[in-house]
Amino acid sequence: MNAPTTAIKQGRKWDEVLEGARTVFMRDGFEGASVDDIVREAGVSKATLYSYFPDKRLLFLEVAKSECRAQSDAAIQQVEASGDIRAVLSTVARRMVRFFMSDVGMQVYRIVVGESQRFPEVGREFYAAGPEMVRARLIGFLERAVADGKLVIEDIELAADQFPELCKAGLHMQVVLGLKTDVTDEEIDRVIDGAVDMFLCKYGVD
Amino acid sequence: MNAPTTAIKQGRKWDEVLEGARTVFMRDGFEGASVDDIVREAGVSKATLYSYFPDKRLLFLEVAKSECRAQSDAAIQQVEASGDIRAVLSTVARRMVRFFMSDVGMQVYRIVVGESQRFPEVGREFYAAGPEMVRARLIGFLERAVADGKLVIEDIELAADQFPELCKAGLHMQVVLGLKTDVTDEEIDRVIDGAVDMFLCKYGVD
DNA sequence: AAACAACTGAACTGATCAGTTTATATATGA
DNA sequence: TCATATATAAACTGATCAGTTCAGTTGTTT
Repeated sequence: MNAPTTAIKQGRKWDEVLEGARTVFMRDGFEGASVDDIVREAGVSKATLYSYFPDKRLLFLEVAKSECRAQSDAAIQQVEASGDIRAVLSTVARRMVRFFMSDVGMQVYRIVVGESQRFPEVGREFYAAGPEMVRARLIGFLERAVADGKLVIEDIELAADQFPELCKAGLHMQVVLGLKTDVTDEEIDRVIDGAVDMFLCKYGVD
Repeated sequence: MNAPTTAIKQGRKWDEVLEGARTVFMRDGFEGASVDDIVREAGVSKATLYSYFPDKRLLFLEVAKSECRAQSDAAIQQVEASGDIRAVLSTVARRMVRFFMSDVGMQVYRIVVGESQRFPEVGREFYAAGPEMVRARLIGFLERAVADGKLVIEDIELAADQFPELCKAGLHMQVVLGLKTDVTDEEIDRVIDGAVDMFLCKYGVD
């Protein structure tokens, strides 16, 4: 019953630290979160935290990356491209909206936008781990649909930028600014249906 | 040669304070800006600043509002709705893009997004002075176009949310995260043409 | 000149916070 | 059991910063 695992990561408290940091950063933002709050939340000593992470900024970067990866992994699961293109686009749209309108996704976005001025790598890593992954998948999907004759698109990259934008349609800004706290399923459906309608009107074959 | 003006605003240094605050907030963000920096920039004493504004947050709010008003005033100037609907939409799009992709517009957005968690009224006032104005104007414009038979739109509010979103199409996120510093006119043209194409494809009459 | 208002500079308060240090404790593994 | 790596609590440093206070100055009005 010996454990051949563990010890891959230096120290046993890595996960606790990251989880505590996640909680506090998501609750209070970057400036709002104090390192003392984080160690209290993580049930860990300050010295331990600083033995893992050289400073607060890099700790946050790690949290943002892991959070973003987890979210976008869920968003870009392969959809079986068979069947009605409208239905497939709807599914893709719904996953994307779930990705960037979730509480966590929103909060990461807020913090990253605020901090990417002072810390450019925060913006870069966030983009690479999140929006860029989704974009790449979307491009692949659209290319396949074009090859299958289901869509006609001259500028696929542009189309891949337009579709997620259409899926936000006012909602994203209102939520990010705190004007809207709960978005109903009806509102989401309305926006997504509108997005798919418009997208297919431009790029559909029938 | 006596001056019957002035004295409308309490004190002579109001404008200096606001201008200094604008400069420093735009350069350093909200947390990054210290009140001492602001009074130095404004050439004003700290006591004077605090005689006008009860605290830093309300000073920032004032700056954000005035900045936003100035920007959106420029964006929503009446366009003469006569002529080719495509040309008119292009003009509107270009003004909007100039609004939310300008250095100042971007920086206000970054700060407001970061602060609207802790200070909800910041988000509210920004939205009211900026995006909501543009949205209202756009709705009015679209209603007229529908009445004139130039467009066919079932859900005008949705359309008014979709159009600005289409005009961002990837660019906005990349700029806001600091991945792109200079956006060329070609990139903007490509996005705007794509937005107008798609919008007219869905809502145009021909 | 006298009265009044706005402004100034500078020092001060009180608090927060990132990051360090130290002496001590606990767990693991040979 | 003993050595080693890891963790801990708590105090401390050094710095920043919002907001206050105050004694004194400038400019304007009457």
